[in-house]
Amino acid sequence: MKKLIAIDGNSLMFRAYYAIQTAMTSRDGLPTNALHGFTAMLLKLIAMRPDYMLAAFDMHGGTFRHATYPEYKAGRRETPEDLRPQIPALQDLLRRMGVAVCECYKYEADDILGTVSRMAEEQGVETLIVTGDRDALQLVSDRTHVLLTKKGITETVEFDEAKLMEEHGLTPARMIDLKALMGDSSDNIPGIKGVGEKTAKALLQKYGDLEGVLANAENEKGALKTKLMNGAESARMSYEIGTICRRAPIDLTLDDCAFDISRTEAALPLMAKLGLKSNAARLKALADADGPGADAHTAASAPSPEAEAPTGLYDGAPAIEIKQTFTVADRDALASAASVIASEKLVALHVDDDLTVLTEGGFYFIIKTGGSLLEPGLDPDEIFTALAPALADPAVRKAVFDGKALMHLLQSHGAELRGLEFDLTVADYLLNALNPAKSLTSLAEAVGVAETGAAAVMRLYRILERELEQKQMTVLYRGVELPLVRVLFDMEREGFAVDSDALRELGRGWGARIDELASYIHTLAGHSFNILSPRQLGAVLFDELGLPPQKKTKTGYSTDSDVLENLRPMNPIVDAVIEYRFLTKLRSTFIDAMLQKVGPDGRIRTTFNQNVTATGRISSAEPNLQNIPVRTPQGREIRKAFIASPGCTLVGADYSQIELRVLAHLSGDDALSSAFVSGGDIHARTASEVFGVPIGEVTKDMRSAAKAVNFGIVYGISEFGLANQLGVTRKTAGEYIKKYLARCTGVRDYMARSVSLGRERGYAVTLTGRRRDLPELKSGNFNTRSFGERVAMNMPVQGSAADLIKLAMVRVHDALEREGLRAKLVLQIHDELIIDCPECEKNKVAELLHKCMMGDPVAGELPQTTAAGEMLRLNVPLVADVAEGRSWFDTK
DNA sequence: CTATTCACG
DNA sequence: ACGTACGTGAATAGT
Repeated sequence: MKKLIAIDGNSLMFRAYYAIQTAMTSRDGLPTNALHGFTAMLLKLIAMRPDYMLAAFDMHGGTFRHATYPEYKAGRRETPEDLRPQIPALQDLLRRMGVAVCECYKYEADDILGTVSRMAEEQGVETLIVTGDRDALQLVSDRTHVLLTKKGITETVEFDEAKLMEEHGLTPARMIDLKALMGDSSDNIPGIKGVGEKTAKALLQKYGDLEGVLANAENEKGALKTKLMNGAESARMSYEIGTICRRAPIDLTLDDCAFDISRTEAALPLMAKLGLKSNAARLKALADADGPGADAHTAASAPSPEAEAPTGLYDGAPAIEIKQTFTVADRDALASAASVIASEKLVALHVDDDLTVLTEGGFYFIIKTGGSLLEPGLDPDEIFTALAPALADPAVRKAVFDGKALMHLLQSHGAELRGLEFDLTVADYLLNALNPAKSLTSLAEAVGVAETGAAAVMRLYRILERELEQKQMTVLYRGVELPLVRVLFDMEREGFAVDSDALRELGRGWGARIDELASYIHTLAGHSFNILSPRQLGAVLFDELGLPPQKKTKTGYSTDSDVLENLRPMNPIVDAVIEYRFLTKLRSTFIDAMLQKVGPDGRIRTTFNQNVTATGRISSAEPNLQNIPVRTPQGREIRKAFIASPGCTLVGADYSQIELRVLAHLSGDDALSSAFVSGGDIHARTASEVFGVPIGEVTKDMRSAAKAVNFGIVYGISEFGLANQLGVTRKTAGEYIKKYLARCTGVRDYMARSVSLGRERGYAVTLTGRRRDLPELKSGNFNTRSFGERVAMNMPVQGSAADLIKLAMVRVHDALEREGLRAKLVLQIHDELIIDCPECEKNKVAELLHKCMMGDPVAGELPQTTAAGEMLRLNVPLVADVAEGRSWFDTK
């Protein structure tokens, strides 16, 4: 089938412009930053070998949409001065390349794309629409896909109908209804005020389409009902405006868009003149490779055995020798590849456009996937089904780039990955926590490996494995980090059950209060404004009401909670603002956003990142389940919506004062250690030491000051930080620290030792040998250097605590599996673990969890687990408190 | 995309 | 002389 690539020229230029903000000009002074970005993207598209190519542009002057809605796109910013002249230059360049350029009076680029893709569909031609504008998603069909640019233009995502369903739960046509309901601020399309993305999606799921939603407005309750009734007209208008026209009056046929790569040569002189030399060279290479009889792009993607390894830091790991390469593009070849792979002891595998597999014996399989509309190949389901036995066999060891991602991918095709021998992302993270590689390509480049795909994986495996050994991190890697990949995958897959109704109910209650506060604030201010805008709020508080500014930010007055707290007694508006911010924060972040993430099975799934933090902690994202409120009573209510599965209960346990205990261990400080040995309230004990009073006479204020000191000690204390936190003078804070360190000389010495060791070695290190580089210690800048010193003190503490709980997770996970228990680990929050546990197992699981966290022996553990446990044995007692209940609220 | 703010350990 | 506590992620406004 023939292929058309249709580009939204304005959208891509805009994105390229913002993505590349370095000043660049051609010889005659024309800015070229956007042209650089655009042509780079264009090359990628040309490499897909389209039969037709078109770039659509907006035309100046109003559009037909302004006739119905004069406010359309009102308030949109001007095209920046230095972008404007680049557009005609680009159009000129495109024409010379033989890419059709199209503008249409009164219509927008979107409408041209809609029209051309319709024409293509009617003529049996496939279309790939390339744009940064999500509106184009309404055009998706079985023959038309949308390639959406992300992060400027560096990343792209291809949307087909399935992907759209997965991402938004909607068919392409319903994307218009979605926008009609929620509106779009950048186009100034109103939608229905107060209906956001999640409400709109929920309504569409329920009632089918916009008219269904409007017809059923009566069935909704309360505020939503009113909004829907009053907003119907606005929504219908938005629908009309938001619909892309597929019959724009363009005087251009599909044949006019015919594209011939050999004719792009005509554009080379202009490209040179514009200073796009390297892109010109790449274009020429691309066109030459496409010459008669050449099959260069297949050959180019295969690894070249003769390519000599560049001399890198790592020698001794020889280049990978490939005995034979097989391109697998049909069922028979796939079946024989699968049988070879299943009989191997070790394979490296990698998935990007194609799946590549390298066996230890030197057989290299390039398995062509049919993932993209423009690249034919085998169906992924078919590939993974054929390989499933080998993939699931733990005796066939696998070296991969990103094990957890691969497990998810395989799972979505009904396969499973067992026998993870090596995960490059995790190894790279241990070797270089501050700057872990984002892709196999970037890792290969950083290490100086010339191979691609699975061959690169195999080579990097050997190199990084040796590097871990040299840096004495094998136990950490084999005993903790590598097995943790599976643990985190299982947790992500399992998800956490959520009571959506309870969450919605909570949001409704807060909504009423939020509205009340807003009108009160606007009344006191004398006019309406956006309370959540620091700039507008600053203007009201400090310019109009004359309150005294406390702090400044780069852009104006600071209005953060410290500032508002100080202003509190001066004007009743401040209290209302504080509460307004608090409640809107809770609602938008923890109710609205969370509800959107609840899956069809009523469970919410996070992604645990194993390679982002500098200290070794895990992080959680999309959604972040490690920052669900707990410190305020209202916020804590949210935890009531995080519940156990049917027939289950939540068993949770958290370490008590883990970081201070780690500090006691690392420093060997007598006072701190004996405080933990004898038990009791550590902050009160600290207060008694620092203030020199008997423990019974410690006041609340003394205790909270001591608590802040303890935190400060863990963070790498400074007078200023402590003073700021406590609201006392620098001098007073200094006194506290002095007293503390005079009492705890072990801690004092530890701090000094950490910094000097950090300077000597260039890195800080945890109990398991995890490292963090400390380049800041060499800085000539006082602030930077001081930061480095605090990091040198803090990292071993925070990082060793991370080591401890990570090992506990591996131990619990494996023990549950070994014992055949159905309980599942579902969440980790730095010092806390949550298990979703069948009622009948809860006693056993609670005991197991406790043992694993405490480092107590558990039967049947692997030697590498035990070895890691040895490194993490503290000489102060660990305490983990276990609790159980129906919801997360109850596990405290 | 950056800045500000604020949720957690 | 300099001016932050350590580690994260997300929502919102505004460029």
